[in-house]
Amino acid sequence: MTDQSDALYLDVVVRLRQAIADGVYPPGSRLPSEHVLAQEYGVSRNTVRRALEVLREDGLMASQQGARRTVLALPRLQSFGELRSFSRWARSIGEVPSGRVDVLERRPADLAEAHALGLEPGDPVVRLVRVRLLTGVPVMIERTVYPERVGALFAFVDLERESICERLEEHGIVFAHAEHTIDAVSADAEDARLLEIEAGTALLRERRRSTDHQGRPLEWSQDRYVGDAVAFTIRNSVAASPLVRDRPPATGK
Amino acid sequence: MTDQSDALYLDVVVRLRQAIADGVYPPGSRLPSEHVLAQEYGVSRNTVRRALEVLREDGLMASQQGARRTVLALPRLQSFGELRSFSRWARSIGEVPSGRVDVLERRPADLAEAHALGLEPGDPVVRLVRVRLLTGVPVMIERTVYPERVGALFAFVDLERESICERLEEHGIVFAHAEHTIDAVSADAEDARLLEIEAGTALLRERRRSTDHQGRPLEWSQDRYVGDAVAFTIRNSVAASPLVRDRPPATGK
DNA sequence: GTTGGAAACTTGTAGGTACAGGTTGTAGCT
DNA sequence: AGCTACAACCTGTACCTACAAGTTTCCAAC
Repeated sequence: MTDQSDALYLDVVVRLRQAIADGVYPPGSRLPSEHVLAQEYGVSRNTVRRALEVLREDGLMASQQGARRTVLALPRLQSFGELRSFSRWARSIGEVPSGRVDVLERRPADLAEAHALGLEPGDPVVRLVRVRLLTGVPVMIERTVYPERVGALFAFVDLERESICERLEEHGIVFAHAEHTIDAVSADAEDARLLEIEAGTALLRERRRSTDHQGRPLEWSQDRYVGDAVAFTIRNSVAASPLVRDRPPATGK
Repeated sequence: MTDQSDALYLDVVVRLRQAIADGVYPPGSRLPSEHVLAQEYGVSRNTVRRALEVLREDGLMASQQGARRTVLALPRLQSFGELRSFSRWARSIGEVPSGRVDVLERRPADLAEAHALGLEPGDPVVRLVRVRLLTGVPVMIERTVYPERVGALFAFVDLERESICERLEEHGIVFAHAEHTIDAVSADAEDARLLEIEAGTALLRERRRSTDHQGRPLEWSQDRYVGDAVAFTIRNSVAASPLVRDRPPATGK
């Protein structure tokens, strides 16, 4: 009944998340104390704390010194995987993902691209422009630049149907970190053509730099979503706050 | 030279962050091992790990079992405080914040408001519409609904000049958690009038539900930012991912 | 009934130990 | 030179103890 993961605290995470989803600890209620949970699951208080830390990062839990923890929300079943991969996300909401390649070229990096990918200007990069569709309806334009060592592997990927990042993982390329910048722009003529909408429509722009475990850049992407097709959600708290309000960087193309 | 915080690991966080900012450990380099850092700072390995965990949550650090930690990025100096409070954020980037109250009324909650604030329809709420300005230029419309116990305290706040959330903290109301949903919309006629822009311009919409430590709703807000005035930035990783891509909720006004 | 304060409880911090499992570098062999 | 195998090293997990600091509960005094 417990899961197959080797880490004990992940077991506890799964079981607690399930208990919350099952209504054992509804939102607004208070969890039993760490001491009690430790006894209940047969682990040490440290291990329970480690598990609760994960739930707190997910925004399910509030904690306050001296008082028992409060359940804030019901768990959602998404992961970094779904964030990284349009395909994975699409499938998780029951839609059929696909892609239409508009541009795929190998060319020397310009200044901005070189800077974003940690290369020298002129180094070869692979540029890919794809329109992404949910069950046939265009919802996003993806304009991405990859360093050559990544782009070279595209020979093995069916770009119209497969998930790049899922396939690259099989070749040892792991998208481990990402920095996202989100703002709003109006659709220009090309956006309008590709997304089959009117020019001037509000689009959600996500600029993203992804790296591997060592921080080596793997992609630099500028995605534009149709406004009413997607939204991004973040939970945060005083204790841990990854979301930042910024002046818009002057990287805009 | 160390800071005034009582928690030892926060001391280590501050000193490590400073060391990274000073170029002692530049991005891409590897940190000394936990053991070495522990000796260096005169604390236990546990305490160092606690500190490194904070830096990892900030996206400054990558870690991989067996290998030393990699520095990913230079630290930025923002906090949840700056995210919660427009005023605090504005001051942190050297601008002068102000506000122009458009609507301030006490009225019964409608269905959506009651649901968002955990009240019964008809319960009294306080609605506030403000235009927020940076050094005199309108950049945001804030449409917020507060439960009465919070709105009642507005008598003590100068809404045109002061930060609500800073003042409320003095009365024991702490904005501890928030859930943000971000998407793009076009400016309608009222948006255009208040922000002094053309109708149809792309706006960044942030819908936010803030709660206190116990998860009791404190505000429900729908903010609209001028597209080129702000952007939101998030860093995430396989290990910890607070950002979620969503279908847009059907809460839209 | 209300209020004040002490006691019990709960989370946060700091330290320790031990071992598992991954990575890195070295030394020696082919 | 290149490859392999091993040793050293490093992070991740799990357990333990002790105390600090905050909250809740409850009882006694007013």
